[in-house]
Amino acid sequence: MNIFENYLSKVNKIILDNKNILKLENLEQLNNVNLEVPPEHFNFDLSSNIALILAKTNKMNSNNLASNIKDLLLKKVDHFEKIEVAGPGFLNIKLSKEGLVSNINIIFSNKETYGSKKSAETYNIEFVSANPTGPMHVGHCRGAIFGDVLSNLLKFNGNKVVKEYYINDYGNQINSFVESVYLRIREIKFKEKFVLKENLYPGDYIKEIASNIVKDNENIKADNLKDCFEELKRLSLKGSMSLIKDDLKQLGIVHDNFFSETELVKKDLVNKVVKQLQSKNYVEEGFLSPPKGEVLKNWKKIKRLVFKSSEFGDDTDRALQKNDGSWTYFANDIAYHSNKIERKFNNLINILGADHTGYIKRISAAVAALSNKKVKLNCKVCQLVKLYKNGKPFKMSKRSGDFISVQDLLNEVNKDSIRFMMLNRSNDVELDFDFDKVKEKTKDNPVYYVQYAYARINSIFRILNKNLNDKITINSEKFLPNMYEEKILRKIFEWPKIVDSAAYKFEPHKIPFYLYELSTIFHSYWSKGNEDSKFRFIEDGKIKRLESLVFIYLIAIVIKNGMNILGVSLPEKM
RNA sequence: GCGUUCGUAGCUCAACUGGAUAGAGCGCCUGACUUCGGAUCAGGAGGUUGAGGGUUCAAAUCCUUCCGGGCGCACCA
Repeated sequence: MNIFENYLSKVNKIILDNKNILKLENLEQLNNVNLEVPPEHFNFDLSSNIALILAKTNKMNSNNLASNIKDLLLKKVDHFEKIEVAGPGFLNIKLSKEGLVSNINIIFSNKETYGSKKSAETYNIEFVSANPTGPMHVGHCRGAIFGDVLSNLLKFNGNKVVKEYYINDYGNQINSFVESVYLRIREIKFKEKFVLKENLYPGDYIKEIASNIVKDNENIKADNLKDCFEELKRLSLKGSMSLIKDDLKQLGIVHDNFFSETELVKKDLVNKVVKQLQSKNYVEEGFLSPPKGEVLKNWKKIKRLVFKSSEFGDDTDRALQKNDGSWTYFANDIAYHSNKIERKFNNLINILGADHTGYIKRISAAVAALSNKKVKLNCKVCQLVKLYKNGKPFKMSKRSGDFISVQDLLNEVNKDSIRFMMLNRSNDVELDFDFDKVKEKTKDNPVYYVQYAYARINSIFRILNKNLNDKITINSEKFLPNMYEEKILRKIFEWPKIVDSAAYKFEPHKIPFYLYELSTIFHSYWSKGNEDSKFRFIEDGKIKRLESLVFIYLIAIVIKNGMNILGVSLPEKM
């Protein structure tokens, strides 16, 4: 339900039915015609390029065609009250009072679903997937929030979405992590001094994990790492994952499913998927050539199993086995994605950090090979968050333990601000995050601007002893919006279009931008009342024009729907 | 070198899968508070959309060649 789509289909039908009158022979391009929001200064509700598109394919003068279409539409569409031909042949359309009222009533009857679409796709969104070797740092935040909000957005449109976290609990980094915990446990139990070596993790949280393990498992043996490794790995991972889950929870993020890489290996899924690909001839034994542009000292030419990802658009084929014959991270990841496909998701989405851009082609190739190109993997990359401290760039290193954690951030700024701020930028642009600025000048955060608009609306309802669930009826004879209200309506009508395009392009940042603009219109209207009493909503504790309530009610509905998608709270009082 | 991504006002960014006079915020300048909650509003200055070429009624957007920044380029994860 989107007024642009509704009217567009009506217009298209009228054009088809009257093509002889309009002398149109070629209507192939009719689906490229659009109905949009006209630039503000024109003061119209809808705008179409229909004459420009059709004039081209029919070799006609676009202005003449535009004026013929204008006459036709005025006759045939009840809700079109006024149409003007502008520029090279745009049609600007104004809706009648009845048109406006009927569209408003549709919004009131939908309320919390206003703006949504009825799609029914299945999505698997993998995001965060931070290494389970410690708590989350600020850099993880962006992808985490992006993934969460994208999920909300797709759910809002009626899709089935599973939010998934891939636990990379296998491989060398985990071994180092477990060893670090092991040594910290020995430090506690045997007063053995912890000596930091190259591969070990230094952070204090390792001590915490170790002491928790000792506390909960009095009989834990730490005599030699080999004997207790599996047990210790299990406990250490439990410790680090609970740190991560807690961070996520405080950011308002809850995953539906945690998928363990170790389980994948244990269940022998990698062997199975490699055999499957071998049977399709996408995997063979072979030699890889050394990477270009860089001389590698350790390079060995060894025969190994190779995935022919270059057949699916990758730059080169990729190794599935290490020198020692064990599976690569990539091989495991293929098995993981094969599992996702087996779980019957039509759409796979991976949210990645910028440092994994180079990985996209090979994993997409794998998904294409596994699904015979039927399942699409969409990888969205979140660019770096550049941290500033005291106005200077602040470098982080997880290894040295020198990083700003999500906890540090949450101690200073609330969840709502973090979420809004991380989204208030397109994901493929770097984001400046000035830690001190955010701490000090909280008021400058746009999230307050939107929340404040909502709080103001609530204050009006409070004064009038009404609430946002009350039914409001419109008297369409008396319905006469002023210029602020016209602006509000147009913006409100745009909402479904914003949701649609944000969901279609996987660009949730459009939502905060839109909400900010909507709030601007409201604040502007509100302030006009201070200047000119004609524009005040309330006089002597009573509403002046009942219909003015309609517009702020509409704004409240849309802000609420939008903030719900963003996962940002909306206080009624601030 | 290859891949990928970005380049828009002084700064940070928008611009609805090619649309009309390219829009916001911050900063700067001028104004509005015994306030339907000023955490706000009104107005002003600020642009050859990195550069050149091409495609067409129409280009910030598509193609191409340069220039410049980020990220990646292991059998790591």
